[in-house]
Amino acid sequence: MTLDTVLIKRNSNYHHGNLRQTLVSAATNMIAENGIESLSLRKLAEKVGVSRTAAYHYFQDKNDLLCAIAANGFRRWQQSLDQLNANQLPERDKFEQYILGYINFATHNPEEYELMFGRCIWKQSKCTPELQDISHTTFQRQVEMIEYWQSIGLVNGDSPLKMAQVIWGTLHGIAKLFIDGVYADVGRAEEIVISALPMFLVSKV
Amino acid sequence: MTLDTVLIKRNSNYHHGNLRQTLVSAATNMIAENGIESLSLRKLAEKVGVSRTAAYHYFQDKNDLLCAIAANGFRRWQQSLDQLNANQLPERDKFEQYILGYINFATHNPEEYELMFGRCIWKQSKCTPELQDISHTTFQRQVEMIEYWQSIGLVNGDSPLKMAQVIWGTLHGIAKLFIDGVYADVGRAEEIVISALPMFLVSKV
DNA sequence: CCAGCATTTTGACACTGTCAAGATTGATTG
DNA sequence: CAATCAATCTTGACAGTGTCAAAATGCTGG
Repeated sequence: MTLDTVLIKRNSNYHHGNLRQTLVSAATNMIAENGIESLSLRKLAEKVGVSRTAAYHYFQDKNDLLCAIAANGFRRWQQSLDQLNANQLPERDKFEQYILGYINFATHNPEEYELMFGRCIWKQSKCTPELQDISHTTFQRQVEMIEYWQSIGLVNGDSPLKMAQVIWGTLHGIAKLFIDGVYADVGRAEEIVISALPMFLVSKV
Repeated sequence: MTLDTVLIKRNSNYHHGNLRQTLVSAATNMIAENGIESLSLRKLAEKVGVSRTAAYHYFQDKNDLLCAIAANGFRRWQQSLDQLNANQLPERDKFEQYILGYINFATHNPEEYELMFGRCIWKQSKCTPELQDISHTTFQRQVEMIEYWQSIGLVNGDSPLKMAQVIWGTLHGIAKLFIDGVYADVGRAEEIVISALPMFLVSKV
């Protein structure tokens, strides 16, 4: 590790080049591997081969860095949504894919998901403008998708907005119960979310 | 504060009497006021008027203390369930009261709720036997309630267990989205959870 | 070549959880 | 009643954390 670090510093000594991005991706990896709470700026700095406070030139805060990671997560999730909408499936299947996609994104990137939707950033609401922005448009977009499926007669409920919030709540809740280990077996997340599907759909009697 | 502290120490000098319970309730208050992450054992000790490491005689860990707080939360929630079951309401209203009770408990005791159902304790699963025990029986009990409502023909879904998990997931998710500030206006939690109600009920067509 | 600027480092501070060793006390014996 | 003992609490210490202020370094345009 130390040898590695030295080599990196030798190649691009002092001025790192693209430290900001390097920090974000290294931090993302560390979080994915060992959890959010195990991320310290000092360990991160050491891993990247840079001094303890180097990150402060690019990020105001530790929180600021976390926001950047979360923003990346939203970008990835938006790409998933793009991909889904590009598909030429029947709308019912699209809806199912959306739900499965959500739960899979959450369970496969639990720490990033926690950052995106969890208390860590939103609670004391020290939320970067960048994150505020992308998260808001993502939320908006999801609501619009649900509203569309409702206007098609696929999804039920009286108020479209409220139904969107309930559906999101359900997905979020199931995801978090699995992620946080309250529901033990993460492998069953898909199964359970599928069993929730009929609840949302207009019954075709 | 210092004067207070001194007086308390004078009255029951050195040996505190019931330090354990005092610590738990003081910690519960501090958490309720300023959030989980703002609780430090040192500030807690100072507030109680005792030295930094006094708590270590009653709790193995900080985590151990948090587990005790969470266990208390489960006891309170169980009492709510008792109270609900004691009522002589029609089952449909009981179910509604259950759902409203859940969301209100969560939104009125957000930090305690986070401790009870959140990652903080369950994730790295350093969970006290005591907490393991009471939480398990609480979970069990909720499942039984849902199963009963399902056997009555009130609640729908194929597998009782799965439906219980879905319903809990929905409540948990909506609660958390409000608590964590993703949904801004906590006052609307009841409203939204009520709009989710028909989803769960067998349609009386 | 040098001045200025962006970038990175060093030093320092207050705060945290926790361990090991010592001090204090109420209770239990002889 | 006095001495011992175990429960209880305190002091000292250590490594780790985020973050600020000031210094050091290296690139770049004049």
